[in-house]
Amino acid sequence: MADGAKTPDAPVDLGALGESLGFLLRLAQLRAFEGFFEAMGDHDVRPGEVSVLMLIARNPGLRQGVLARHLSIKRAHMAKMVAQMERSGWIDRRVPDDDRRAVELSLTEAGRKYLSQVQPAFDTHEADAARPLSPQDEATLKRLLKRYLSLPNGKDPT
Amino acid sequence: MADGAKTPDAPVDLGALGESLGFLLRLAQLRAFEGFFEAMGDHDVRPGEVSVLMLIARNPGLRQGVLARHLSIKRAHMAKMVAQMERSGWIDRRVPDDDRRAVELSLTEAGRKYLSQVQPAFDTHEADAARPLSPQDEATLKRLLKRYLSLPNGKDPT
DNA sequence: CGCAATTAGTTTCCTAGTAGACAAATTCTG
DNA sequence: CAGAATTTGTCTACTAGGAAACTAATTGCG
Repeated sequence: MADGAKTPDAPVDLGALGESLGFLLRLAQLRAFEGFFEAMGDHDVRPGEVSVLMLIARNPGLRQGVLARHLSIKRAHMAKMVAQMERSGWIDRRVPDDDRRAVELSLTEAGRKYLSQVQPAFDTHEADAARPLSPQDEATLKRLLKRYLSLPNGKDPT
Repeated sequence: MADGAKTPDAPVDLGALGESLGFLLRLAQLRAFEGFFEAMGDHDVRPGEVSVLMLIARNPGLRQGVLARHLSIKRAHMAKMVAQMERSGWIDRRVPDDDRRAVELSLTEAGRKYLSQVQPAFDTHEADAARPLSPQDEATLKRLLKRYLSLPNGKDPT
């Protein structure tokens, strides 16, 4: 019953791995996603879906490829996600007249409603996603990650 | 929203996503792995394999499950990786007498040689893995990631 | 001791994600 | 304009990774 899963842990020497940025980032991402699923438990939703919904909500008419590029999701995968989410009735696909190769995405009414149900849980999760870190450390970490990614840092979208 | 925010170069508003720790970590990890593959180009090797080789090299006789836990790789997946790497002749699996369920891992001579070929490329990669960041920023980022992960820091035990 | 519970690893089946070929629409070039 | 090159999204096939059931060995408890 005690699901603490206490494990006989011999000390393991990580060597240079323990200083590897890629390794640390991988562990950190796994940890963060763990927190996401824990916080979202009730809603059966994945991080990628939330990000897609949020971006379409903020940028109606966004093209699939542009969405994929900004989320670092491959086009092929985005096609599947979008097809699934259209089937779920959350998003609408429209082929614009000025470029009939493209697909412009927008949220359906159901999609907006669904997002509004999920968003609070997501926001709550975000609020303490960095739990072991102090607010200052959290801010510094995010700032450095954005710098590493060459993303604009400010919250002012001028 | 009849206005078209749909041009390929149009600025995309990330909204709260741009401040999401999980999202930033995911992008950062993808970026880091990109750098890994770029640096390793010649060697056909994956990050997980390098980490497994490095940990076994440092901790001969390490058990599969312990290895998996420290690398945050699921046991099922580790079983497959280890089977593959044994087939490649890099690692040796030994069932200890005191617990015949367990498997103790060690590098073969070929494994040591292979690692010694891969390690320099990995070290070079690590040396400028955080390229857009200053050395101070890189150190801070790693320190904060370790703190986030509740890992010992090695230099600055706060 | 004998039997239940636990642990280590494996196997099977499934989902997420990628690579690369592809088709259609558009743009570029002479 | 015709035809090449590029862009946009999709399709097929493949790999990585995970959940859960399973086997075998060990431990715990009467």
